[in-house]
Amino acid sequence: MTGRHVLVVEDEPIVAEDISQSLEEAGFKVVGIAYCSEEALALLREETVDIAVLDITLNRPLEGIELAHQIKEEYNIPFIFLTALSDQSTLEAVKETLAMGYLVKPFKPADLSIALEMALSHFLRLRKEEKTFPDREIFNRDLLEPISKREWEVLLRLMDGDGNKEIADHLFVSVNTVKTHLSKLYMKLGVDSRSQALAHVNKLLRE
Amino acid sequence: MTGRHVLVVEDEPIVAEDISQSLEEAGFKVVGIAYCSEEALALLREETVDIAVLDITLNRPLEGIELAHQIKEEYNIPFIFLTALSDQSTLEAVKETLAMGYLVKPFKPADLSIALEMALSHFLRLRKEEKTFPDREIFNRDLLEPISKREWEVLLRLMDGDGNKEIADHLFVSVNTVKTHLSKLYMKLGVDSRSQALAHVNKLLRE
DNA sequence: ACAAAAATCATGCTTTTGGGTGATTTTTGA
DNA sequence: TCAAAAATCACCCAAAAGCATGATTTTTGT
Repeated sequence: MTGRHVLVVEDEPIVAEDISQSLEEAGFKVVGIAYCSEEALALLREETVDIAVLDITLNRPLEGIELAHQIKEEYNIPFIFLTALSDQSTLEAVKETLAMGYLVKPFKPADLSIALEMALSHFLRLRKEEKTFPDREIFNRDLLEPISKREWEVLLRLMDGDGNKEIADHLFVSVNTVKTHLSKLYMKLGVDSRSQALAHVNKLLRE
Repeated sequence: MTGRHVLVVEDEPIVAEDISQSLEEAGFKVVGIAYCSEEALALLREETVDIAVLDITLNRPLEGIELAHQIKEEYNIPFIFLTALSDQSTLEAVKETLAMGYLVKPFKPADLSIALEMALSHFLRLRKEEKTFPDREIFNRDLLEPISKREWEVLLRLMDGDGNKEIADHLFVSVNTVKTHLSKLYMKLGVDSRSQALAHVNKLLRE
């Protein structure tokens, strides 16, 4: 957990400096300080950022919230909020951003670095659990013989519930070819029917 | 988010009282105060608890950490830590418990209630995303006509990749009966083949 | 108690799958 | 460039799945 890259977004230079310094002391690497949303987004484009620290009130009230939504959508990195506000409506807005943390000013330097570490820890755990994708490489790791490119395409359509005819049409090959690929697939997956193949891959995807 | 049931585990009576009072003021319902792990577990057995607030140092150092693991395993409710400790090794131990929050003493009452709200919010979101279940009730919510008990059993075996014959054997009915159930299932699910049914349910389970 | 819903089963027929075998053409990597 | 791997296709046959139709028995809810 050493040297994580942090982006600090805070419109008051003195506070920003203060935060950055304590973060550096705690072993984080501050890759940039942004004083408004635009600067933050610019830095995100240029730098590798692991986590962002956002002030809610920038030039406009709640500007930080909007920024958070953008970061969530475009970069999918975790962030925590720093703010003097702690009313219920702000809190609700914060929750909606799916923030990984929320610190109310004033706070101790230790609070901040701990909050960051917890946030990163949670976020990484979440990301690990997601693994939504069907990815051939990852798939192959569990198999004796690797699935070939074409076989993979067949498998993807299989997972959509397509029949052999449909698969053949989509891949511009004959039904016979599809059958051949399927036979090999079944062998490689260690199953012996379409249904078992589906059950098997869907189990893999869910565990 | 009103009146969530909180369990406070803190060995210093004065602090415990203090915490409880601020929680009540913030709109939470403190269902009990435990001064050690045993009392905490006893209260968990008897009361409905939505979230727990744990002191790390109870009678023994790190007793709170152990308690957290137990709570995680047996009750699967979220918890946050309160502590004076903030060294790296403690923090690592805390991370391992998958705690939803961590507050370093001294803290303001507002910090506590906010931490609780954030923790609950995160936890509920996580729980919602998990939905590991194949649960008929939840399943039926997305369908025009509900799946009957027997049809559900057939579906479960289908999802294991069983063939009609196997399903029939397991349910002690004839293959014809299985076919009938399957026909109805396909209709209710809005699909028209085994593969499509599998693709459909597995998509439901993953989203 | 009684009607509706669910569960059971059969029969006949068509379509889809899967297995086996063999062959030709591309692609790829060393 | 040359052998190995991958991709393509065909044909036949058996098994499984799906469709339609109709019928009987249980279960269930009011």
